Amino acid sequence: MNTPVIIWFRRDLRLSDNPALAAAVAAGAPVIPVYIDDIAQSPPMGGASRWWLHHSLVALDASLYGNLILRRGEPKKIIPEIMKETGASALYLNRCYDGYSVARDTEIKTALTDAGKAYHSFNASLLNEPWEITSNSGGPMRVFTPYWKKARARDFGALLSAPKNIKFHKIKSDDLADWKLLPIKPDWSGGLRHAWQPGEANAQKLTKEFLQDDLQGYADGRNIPGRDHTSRLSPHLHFGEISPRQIFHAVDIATAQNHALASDAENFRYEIGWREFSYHLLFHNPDLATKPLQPKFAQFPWLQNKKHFLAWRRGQTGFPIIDAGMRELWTTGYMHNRVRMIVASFLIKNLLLPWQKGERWFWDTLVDADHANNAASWQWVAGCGADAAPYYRIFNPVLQGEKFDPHGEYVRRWVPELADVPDKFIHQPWLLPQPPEHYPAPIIELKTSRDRALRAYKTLNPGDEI
DNA sequence: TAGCTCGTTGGACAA
DNA sequence: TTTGTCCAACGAGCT
Repeated sequence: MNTPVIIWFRRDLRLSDNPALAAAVAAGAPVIPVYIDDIAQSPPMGGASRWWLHHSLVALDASLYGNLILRRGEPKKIIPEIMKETGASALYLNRCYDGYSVARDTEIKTALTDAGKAYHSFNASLLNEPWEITSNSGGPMRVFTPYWKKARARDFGALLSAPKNIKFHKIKSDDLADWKLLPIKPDWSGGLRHAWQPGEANAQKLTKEFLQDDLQGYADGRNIPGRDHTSRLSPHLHFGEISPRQIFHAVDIATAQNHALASDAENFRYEIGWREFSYHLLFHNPDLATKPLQPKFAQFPWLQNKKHFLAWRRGQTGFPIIDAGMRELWTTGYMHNRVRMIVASFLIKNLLLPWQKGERWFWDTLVDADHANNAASWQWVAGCGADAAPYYRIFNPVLQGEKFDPHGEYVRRWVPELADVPDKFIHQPWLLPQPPEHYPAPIIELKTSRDRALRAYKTLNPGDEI
């Protein structure tokens, strides 16, 4: 059998622990590695993600010795075209779990099967398939803790090493530069270049460094945005430059060598667990990014306020921790997790703007923009998601700042106008006798906006007095 | 089955 | 300054 086979890369831009690639190579036929810029992808990839994708594809192509084939268009047309062109007999791929991708892949599977071609799909992105974890009655789960208890107890299996001596079948490829994934006019990617090094090798290196230097003390350190104590693996995980199984194995090795790390390690695994849970929710609720899981939220009295929304996006709200976070996002394509919750709570509860607007902004600006994580997390903060976070849980940006950034390290880094403000006023500079000239006054009053949010949330429960 | 327990990340206020 | 208590929906998940 010498007809080639196609391996279609999507969210699995790596060679190691890649089941579809391993199976394709094991089939013994020449391999055609393909990446398709899917012009019908919905929602389309955001700007920061496109920047990352460009560099990740460069890295993948290099590790394939320049044999990665790039095509742009609709996969349901391109895959059959390549099969016709090359006589390829089979398609290998790793699964995606968002609504658009599931529908697209199902259509392709049916078409190929009807045409007598083979379709082989695998799991490369998750510890568990979203349908493998069910409640005792067999349905999807909607509360994290029992979900993770079940998911965590399963055996994730051994890792696959990167295939060696791959035989390639070479065909014509697009030029990556023609895809224009990188911003040119203006080139806003300087901060991204400074902050990130996409690619499988860098994902491995970052994991190693994190486990060596930052796993100890992670449980507390991860909440301090001024300190570099998070793994920063999220974009690598999103693009599949590393698998959660690889991360789990690496963590297991680190804790076996040093038992003192056990509790920090479990805390870190927990975060991977949230990613798994988000995929579980998205798979069972394809509209997760737009439609509140709790139907009563369709009635919620959201406001419209273009000025507020603009101030939030630009980091000009007058609340230092919010502005620091939004500027970190704009500059680096990333925001510290603790700060993500604070800025989201502020948009939703203090400004009363619809959570979907924040979700879309994050989608566009994050290098780790992930359909499942992003949608599930915004719904969680809004309180319309799967779990029952009490509506009266409203983050106070001043108190959060004082608690998690007591010396304003994080604020000073991202809001230079406040660099010289003493610690005591760093989270409420408006109390200074002479507030900094070039920093805006607060766009909203905290107490009144909090009360307004409580009243708005109470309208969802008609039994309660307002 | 019906009842019980529990829920990632907090804030306001009183003592 | 710190610590404790209240807030108190409601539905998932378990027994």
